[in-house]
Amino acid sequence: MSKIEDKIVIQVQKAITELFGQEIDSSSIALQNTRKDIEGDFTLVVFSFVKLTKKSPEETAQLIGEYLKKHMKEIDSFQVLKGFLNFTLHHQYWMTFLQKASEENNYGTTLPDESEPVVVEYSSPNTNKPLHLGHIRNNLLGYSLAQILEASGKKTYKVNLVNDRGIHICKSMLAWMKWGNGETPESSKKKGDKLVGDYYVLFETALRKEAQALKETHNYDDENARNNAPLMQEARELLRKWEARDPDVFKIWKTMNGWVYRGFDSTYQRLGVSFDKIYYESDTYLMGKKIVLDGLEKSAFFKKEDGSVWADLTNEGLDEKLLLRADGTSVYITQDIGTAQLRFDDYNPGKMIYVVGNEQNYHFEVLKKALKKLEKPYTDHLHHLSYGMVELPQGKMKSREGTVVDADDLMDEMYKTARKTTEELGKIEGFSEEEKENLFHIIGMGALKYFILKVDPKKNMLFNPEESIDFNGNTGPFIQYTHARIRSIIRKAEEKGIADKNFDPLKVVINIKEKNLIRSLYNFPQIVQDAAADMSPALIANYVYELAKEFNQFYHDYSVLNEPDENISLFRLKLSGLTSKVIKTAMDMLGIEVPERM
RNA sequence: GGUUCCGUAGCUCAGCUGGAUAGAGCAACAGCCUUCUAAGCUGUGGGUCCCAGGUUCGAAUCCUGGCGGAAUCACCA
Repeated sequence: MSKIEDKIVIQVQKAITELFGQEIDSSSIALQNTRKDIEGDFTLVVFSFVKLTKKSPEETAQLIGEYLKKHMKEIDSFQVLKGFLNFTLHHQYWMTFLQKASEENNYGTTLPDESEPVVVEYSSPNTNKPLHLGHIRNNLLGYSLAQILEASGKKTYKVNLVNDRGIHICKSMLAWMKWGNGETPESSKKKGDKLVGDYYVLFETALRKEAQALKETHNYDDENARNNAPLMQEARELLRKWEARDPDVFKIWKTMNGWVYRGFDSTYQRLGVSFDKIYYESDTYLMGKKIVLDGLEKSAFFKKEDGSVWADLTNEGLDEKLLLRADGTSVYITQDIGTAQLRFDDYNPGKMIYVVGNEQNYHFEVLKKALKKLEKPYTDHLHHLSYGMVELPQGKMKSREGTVVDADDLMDEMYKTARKTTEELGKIEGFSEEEKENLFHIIGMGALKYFILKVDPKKNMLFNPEESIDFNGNTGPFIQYTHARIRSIIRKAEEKGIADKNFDPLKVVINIKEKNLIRSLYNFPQIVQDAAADMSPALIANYVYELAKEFNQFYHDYSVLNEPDENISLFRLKLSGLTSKVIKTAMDMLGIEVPERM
């Protein structure tokens, strides 16, 4: 469906040429939706043309308005107000739009184009800590972004990069070896990621104690004390053994990581996120090493006296960056260089998006510049979706102060709140236990997901665990409820056998609420494109809220099935049906399910 | 200190590729269920859009400089 806005813009261009003898670039034509409190569908801002037309804004607007009305059959009328030119399209135009959009399978979305796929990396957990609220934002953003990109017409692959190697992993392993007595998730009835996380905490606690003692006996500073503590030495030894593929160490590493993955899987499943491929740093860092050494050979990088390898980025306004340690072992960025290459080889993507917190902005700058030094063809394909931190009322989450909001706990809370609220409202008679549980899950997760996704990704956001997430107003359940309401109407229409009957547009007199709804529905495809371009699920969230609000206003003022005029009733049914479809499609892009009843 | 991001109603957030009188939700107060689901709808109050300059016919939006907050500047990840 070609957009009417594009047609108007072309006609405005012609009008200016014919009426005023001036050429104008289409990009300088500001055509926007007319404000709701003013009559009209589209508004042309004419102020910028006044220099060319040498006439007053009002006169210019009047002339262009007359020209367009004459040359475009879709335009019914226009009015000039304070130098703004407001067009109203023909009734028939909107009726046709409603009918056509209703027939589409997935109105608003575009079938994915395989030619230049997009790879979205998100989640990227460490295997020594359970997932918390910060990871939830990451996972929801990543999953939603991938859905949006796919809906906007890009084949999209979701990938995860698991940080499963390094000194931190050795810490939990060491603690478990020393004090675990062979404890397993089965023996302790703990989730695997929680169990391993507990040993990490145990290690850190013991290390702090040792370091404190050293500070007193040897007068070390904090850093020296930590580095010289026997536990730290042992952890390093373990890392050396791991890198040397010591069979015993490797076996424990595999076992413990296996526990963590099973724990993560259950959290991911509950969150409703998934991946097309999982990369492991324990694999990708080898590729990274190789590329860095190749770069060294080609003089893209340089070696210092101690044998360490560096990238000199001082000409790019950055600093020197270590890529390989003197002993040949790799650092964080080494594996990212390798991962980028592997990903490029796997998918040949037009875009590689990294959903990673803004605390790593500098890292991604360095990564891009380093890849540029290597003259990698995919350098410019990298995009960092840098999102803000989730803060608590007391500030950042700190594991030491026990203020970390655990992902599983939070989902439990949401479920309980959803159950309590739903049971109090008492609308679920006739639901089976299974249906009830599913509904509580859908509503609880809907509230949580919407709460997080409605905020602009790049901004820090505040989460107050004391004031539990609302179910009224600008929330997920409000939108879910609107969907359920519409579905209820449609079920009744199906019982009456009128659900698919068409209406006669000529006999429909449209009211303002209906008009607002149609206009909002019309905007949907553009919103999807904007959200994809801006990498912002918040645009979808805010759009679908507006749409739901508009429907509720319409629903309050007018009846669909009890409307005596059958033709108007059928029209409203179509309008409601399309609204429910758009709500479902949009919510799907946010990873939020919508219930048939609630 | 350098760099990047943020600063809009009591609180949480929209609006930011410049356009008409700056919007929602929550909280407060006042209404609306014999009619398709009241998790809804309607109304009232609530603002130096951090400050100061600049660009422009027009600035919450763009530029410069302050102020305030966050992140980062590792041989951690």
